[in-house]
Amino acid sequence: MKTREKILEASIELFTASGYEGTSLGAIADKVGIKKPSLYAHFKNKEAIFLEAVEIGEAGYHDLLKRMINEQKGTAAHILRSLLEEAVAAFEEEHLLSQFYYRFLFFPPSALEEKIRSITTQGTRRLDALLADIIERGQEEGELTTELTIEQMLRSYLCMLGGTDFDIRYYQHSSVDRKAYLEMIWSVFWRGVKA
Amino acid sequence: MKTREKILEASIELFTASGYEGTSLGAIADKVGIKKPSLYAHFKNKEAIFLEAVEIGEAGYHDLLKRMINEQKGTAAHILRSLLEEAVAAFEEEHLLSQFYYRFLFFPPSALEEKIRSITTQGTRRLDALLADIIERGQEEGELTTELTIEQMLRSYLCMLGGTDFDIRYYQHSSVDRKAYLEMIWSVFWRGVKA
DNA sequence: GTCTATAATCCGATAGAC
DNA sequence: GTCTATCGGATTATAGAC
Repeated sequence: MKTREKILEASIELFTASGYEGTSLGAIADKVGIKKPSLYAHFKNKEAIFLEAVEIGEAGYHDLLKRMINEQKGTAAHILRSLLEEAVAAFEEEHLLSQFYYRFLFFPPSALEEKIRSITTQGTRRLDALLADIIERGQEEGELTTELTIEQMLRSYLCMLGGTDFDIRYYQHSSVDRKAYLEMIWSVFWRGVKA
Repeated sequence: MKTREKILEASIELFTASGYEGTSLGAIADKVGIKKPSLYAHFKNKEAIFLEAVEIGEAGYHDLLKRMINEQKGTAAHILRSLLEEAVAAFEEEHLLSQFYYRFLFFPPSALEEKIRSITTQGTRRLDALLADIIERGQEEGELTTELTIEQMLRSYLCMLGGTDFDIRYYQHSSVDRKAYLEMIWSVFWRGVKA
């Protein structure tokens, strides 16, 4: 791996763990195995490293979700349910990306707030469209109720995804708890959307 | 207001906006209107200021929610619905407390992670108990389904609250959007739990 | 591209006068 | 309790040799 990529990889890990202000260039250089001034041969300054890390993190996170969505086959119920489980598992196993993504989406360094937001807003809409298709098909095939609109179910599903991520961080679930937790959440959602 | 309280108030604002490492004692002193060394007459060090701010933030946030829960009257449906709306409104109006609370619950300065968690875990369970009571009554009075357990509905409700907070930050809803958004989320949840 | 050396600044914290 | 003065250290960033 090229030094430049190593720098970005190390940066994502350190920024995730310690935040923007809590991560020093010295710590990044140490993790890469070079000296601090060598960083400036690859990036203009700390801000440039961080913003490029944000771009990579955003792309990586949305690719991960997109791949998950596209891999699912079967009924809408099965797809939505599997996706919930996989997404939640990813919060833990591949949690570096999602931690990085959400940390700086919600709590960006104040000076870079606008720049970050302009990077992240693009990928979101495409994911929404993929999910909306799945829900629409579920409705057409009589699995999902027609008493609700596609958008109502889409928003609720996304709310469930976000809330699950939220709760897992909040309550620090073990993997046993998590399985039971997902079952509980899903059962109410499914009761709410099934035909 | 005593200097000590001013320091804590200024600290909560600054820590919320800029994080632990991103907030300097100089900035806190400036906001209070004193010089930096004067802080040490009231607190041992930066860490002590922060940890006391966390205690105050935790207590304030949970008191806010508790007051909201206790103020609600009527059917379980009405209580749960109103609480959702009020809690979401509080995320915006009184958002300083909730921002502070969640920032450091989810992304604490690594060195203080355990200390913070020991402060915040206590208040949570009491709120869960209050909500469980409301749900139980709703079930007894035939409003809520008996096909689901109280815990299933409680977890789903909390997931909805968390997910809503999540989405509002994520999508940066305007107040018009928010009203329609809540209506959509609620309609699915209610379909999921009603008798 | 990587290094040593160093500049310039900011930080948390202390000493000591009032 | 508040201040001025200051220490010791860490930080971002640059200069310049190899």
